[in-house]
Amino acid sequence: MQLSPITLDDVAAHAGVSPKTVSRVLNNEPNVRATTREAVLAASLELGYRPNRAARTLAGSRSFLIGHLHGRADRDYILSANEGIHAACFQHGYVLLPEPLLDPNDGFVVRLQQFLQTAPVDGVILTPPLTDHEPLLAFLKARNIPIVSISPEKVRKNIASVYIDEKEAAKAMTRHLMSLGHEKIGFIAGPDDHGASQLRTEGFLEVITQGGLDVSQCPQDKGNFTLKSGALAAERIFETDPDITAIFAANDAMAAGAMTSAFKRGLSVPDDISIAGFDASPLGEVLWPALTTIQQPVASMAKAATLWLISGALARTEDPLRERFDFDLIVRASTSVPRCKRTDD
Amino acid sequence: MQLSPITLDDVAAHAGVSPKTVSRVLNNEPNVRATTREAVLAASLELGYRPNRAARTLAGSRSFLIGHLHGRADRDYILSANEGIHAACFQHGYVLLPEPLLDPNDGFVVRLQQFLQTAPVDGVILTPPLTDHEPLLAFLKARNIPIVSISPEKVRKNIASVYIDEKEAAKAMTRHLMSLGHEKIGFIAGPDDHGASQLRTEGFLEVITQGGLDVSQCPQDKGNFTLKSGALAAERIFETDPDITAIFAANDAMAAGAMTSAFKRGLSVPDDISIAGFDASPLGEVLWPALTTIQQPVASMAKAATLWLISGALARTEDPLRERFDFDLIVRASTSVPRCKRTDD
DNA sequence: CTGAAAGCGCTTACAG
DNA sequence: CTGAAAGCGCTTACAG
Repeated sequence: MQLSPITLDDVAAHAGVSPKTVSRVLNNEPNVRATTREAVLAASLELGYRPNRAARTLAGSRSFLIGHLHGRADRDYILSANEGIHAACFQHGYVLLPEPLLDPNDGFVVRLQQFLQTAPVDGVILTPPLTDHEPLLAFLKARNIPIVSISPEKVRKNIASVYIDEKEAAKAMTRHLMSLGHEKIGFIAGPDDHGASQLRTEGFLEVITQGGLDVSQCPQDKGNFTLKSGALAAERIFETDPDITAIFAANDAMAAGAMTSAFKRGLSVPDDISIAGFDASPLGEVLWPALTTIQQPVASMAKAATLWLISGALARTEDPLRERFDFDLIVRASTSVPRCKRTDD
Repeated sequence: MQLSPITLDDVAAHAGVSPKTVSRVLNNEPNVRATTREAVLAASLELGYRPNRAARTLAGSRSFLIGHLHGRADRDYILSANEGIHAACFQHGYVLLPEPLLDPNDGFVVRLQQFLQTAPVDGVILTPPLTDHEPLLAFLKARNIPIVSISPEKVRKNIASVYIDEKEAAKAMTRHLMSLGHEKIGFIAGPDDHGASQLRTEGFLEVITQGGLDVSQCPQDKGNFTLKSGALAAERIFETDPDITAIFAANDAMAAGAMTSAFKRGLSVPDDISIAGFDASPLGEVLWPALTTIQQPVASMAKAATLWLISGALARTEDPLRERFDFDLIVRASTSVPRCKRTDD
């Protein structure tokens, strides 16, 4: 409804040039005299001109549509990515189309094909786990659709991506706990087949080793990223090493589980035991005490990725673009100086 | 990229009719002989024809775009709604455009205006809290944009909506607890200014009263839908009424808080105390024990709402459409027969 | 019940 | 550096 009534021809007439020249200015094409360009821009602004997307698409080869293909991931993660993509699109007259591809076995590619037919996107953003779905990548590559992956598990030489340094983040969290004075720190790792999970474990081990802690005093256990698995792992740790003063879990859900187990044993957090997570999930924010965690700037990463797509930067380079983003260590109430190191009691 | 190469003219030639006739069939217009219609459909199917959205939009008055305007709501709720809208759109060659309108004070309407300029949607789905944002509703009404609201807090005579019976749902949960044998049930209400919250309280009270329970044995407290507020309310309840055997919280976050408080008191769930929530949030699913709760079929509701928009059903009726959906009582591990009523121990 | 013509608002390919 | 013509793939308004 309510299409913008001002057309390119109106702008042309108002600026005293041909429609083609207006088109050139709008699309940042070369070969326009500076004064002409300014006149067109002024006329466009004055009339409040908004290009008609349907007309541009029909006449040209761009759709001004960006797809966000996502699987069955953390829903908060998906929405944060959408936010960043949307922001970039909004600025440039593009439109975000989120496309759920939930079941890889069930007509996955046929669905995508149908999607592309009604929505011929100019590029797609991929979030995990779709970032590592080989048939999907092959399909998109075959159709020459520009791709940017957010935090792919595996680095690929032919696909642009944005990411954070997972290992460095785990190291930062471990250092945070050590700086508080913790010397007996338990670690709950994630599943082995998860790329980031491994890096987090490596980061933890590296810091406690180099920091001179007694590794035998730092029990390690493992979960599968669920709250329950974290609770069970923490129970085992409390059983074998009742004197630990901190637990670092490789994601927030497991940290929440560890917190539950601590409560069940009558331990208070953080007075008796500090607990730290990873991911900055909304769960960690509502916990009480709120969870100390690592935050990935998902929205910023998604926005940057989308800007690559929109600007055509992707097409202009040979080797795929890659950009590392800084994580944030978010210190909340679940971690503190261990009781034995406290001066005030 | 990769536009469908088969055009309406191809179909017309293949079926031996004029392009206009193909257009009639595609748009379900009247005045086409049945045999002609079939021939066109057959040709269309055989050639694998897909109408070009940009061309239809440019020539006609529809954009085949459906907007989902959402505020700063539960992110899982937003994504569930997106799912349902997407499903309806996908079936009918429409496209879903989620549009976050997060800050009502910050250029809210200007943003919407800009959105509508680059994406002239054929209709919008509204989810809370936008369902009750008066300036927004007025703006949309003024532009004649079809609207369907999902679970608005207030019923409006001039806006179509889908909803569940909140009071009936609270009654079902209360009955569930009573049927297990609980007689001393605590209730944690939500904030007063929240329409649904009031109805849930009413439902609870109605059932315990009519069910013949001693209301003085059923302590009521109040929170603001956060985990922490639920934990604090539960603590107060445990303090004043240590012999209650169940707590029903008006949403899942507060129920999770109540569970935390139970753990801190050394109570086990559900052996010592049953805990029930409302909303079927993902949080309740990952809790351990998992939370008994009420589920609103958000995706189905959103899909039905979108179908109204797409089918034009909205435009064909005088009084706005309304449809009530059935909720689900999801019984999980957090509720059971109270210890005193158990036969097996 | 069916069709020929014009046009939606842009970009493409070409000419100058 | 600039422009006139044609056309993208549909629907509208009209004629028969």
